[in-house]
Amino acid sequence: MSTSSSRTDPRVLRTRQLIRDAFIELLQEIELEKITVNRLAERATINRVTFYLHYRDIPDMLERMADDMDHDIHTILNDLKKDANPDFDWNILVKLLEHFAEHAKFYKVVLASKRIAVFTERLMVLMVDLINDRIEHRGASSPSGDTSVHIPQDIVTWYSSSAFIGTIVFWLSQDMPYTPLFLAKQLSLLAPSPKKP
Amino acid sequence: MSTSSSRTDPRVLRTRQLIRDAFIELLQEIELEKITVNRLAERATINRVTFYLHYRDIPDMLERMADDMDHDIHTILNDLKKDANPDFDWNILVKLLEHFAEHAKFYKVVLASKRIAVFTERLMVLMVDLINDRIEHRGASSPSGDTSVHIPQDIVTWYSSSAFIGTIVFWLSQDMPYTPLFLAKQLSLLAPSPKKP
DNA sequence: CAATCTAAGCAACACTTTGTTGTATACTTA
DNA sequence: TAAGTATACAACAAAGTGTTGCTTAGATTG
Repeated sequence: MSTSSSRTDPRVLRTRQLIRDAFIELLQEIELEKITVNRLAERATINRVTFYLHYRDIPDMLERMADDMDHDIHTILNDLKKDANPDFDWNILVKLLEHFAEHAKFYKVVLASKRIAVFTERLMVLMVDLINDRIEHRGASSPSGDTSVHIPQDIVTWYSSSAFIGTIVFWLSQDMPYTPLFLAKQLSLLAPSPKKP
Repeated sequence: MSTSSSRTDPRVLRTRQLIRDAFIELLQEIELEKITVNRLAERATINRVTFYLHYRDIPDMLERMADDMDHDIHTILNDLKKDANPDFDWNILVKLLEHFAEHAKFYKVVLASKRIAVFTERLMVLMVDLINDRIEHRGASSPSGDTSVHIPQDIVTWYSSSAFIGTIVFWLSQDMPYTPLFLAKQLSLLAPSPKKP
């Protein structure tokens, strides 16, 4: 996980990592609402004032962590795009699932267990964009086999985005009972690629 | 919305309604984390101590409100079941969407705008049960047209439940641009009924 | 109606949490 | 080594929490 970038004072990185680790630890033990700056600083073995040097408050900290998530995922997507990938959709899914699996401890608490809204919201924006892009590039959608009825595009996008993210959340909450590759295949089957006209 | 049952002191009902209304009002103005018992009592024009007569704390209040939601929806489902409905799936969807529309002001903040985890979780449990029941009663699913591949049942359930709830949430967040009847039809098209073997 | 019951208001309490400030220390980098 | 800055520490006012004892006002029952 990125936790921010290059040429930063190592003390800053160390402190942010301590805060992040402490936060994930606490989330496994108590509810988000019970996590105070006090407790967080204590667990992270930093001074409470130091927390305020980095974040305005706990909601602000969550936003920053969501920024990191956004950044990580965009990096993955951009890497795939610049390969001019022949099997685009398929690969994106596998790479995304592998990313979630790699950082499962983090995603499990913020997405699956505690369902912190900001993370789901960010993911939803990402997924909606992804699906709309795909539809643009590959023509009109006909998601349910060949039933050539017209379903408003926004509904199809809402439906698929929620389905994908929800499935990933369930998968994480159950400690990933399927491999990323297998789950990606099932998701592809459930939401077939739009067919070219 | 039920806000609890029969033979209760009208003062209790009045107070709970005041708290509920104040809560929805505040949610439209500020973030959930900023809603304190202080502010809530002030807005509800009740004494702060009175709040503690009804709820342990704010998370507890949310749980109780989620209980009410559960109760309301179960009532709707039970009413439909005892009619021995010939067009089961279809009608359930319409009735559910009508319920959300009727209490849109409430659902919009707790589900769509603030995404308070406990409400989504409860809804998800309801929806998973609903879908699993349907599958039991009507045989093996083949959700994506006729692709006769075997997708693990739990994945199909995860996928469909998330898709339904997510679509409803989007629909609410956009102030219901489609009628319940229309949206129910689109949802039925997207997730075709399982076919009898 | 009157008597009883109890919800809600009020004041006060010790305690925790929050943000902030000023100063000192320790680490980092040029 | 010297300058810059992140962190520690102590202290503060302000706000919020959860609880108690007492009083007031509304509801219910005989």
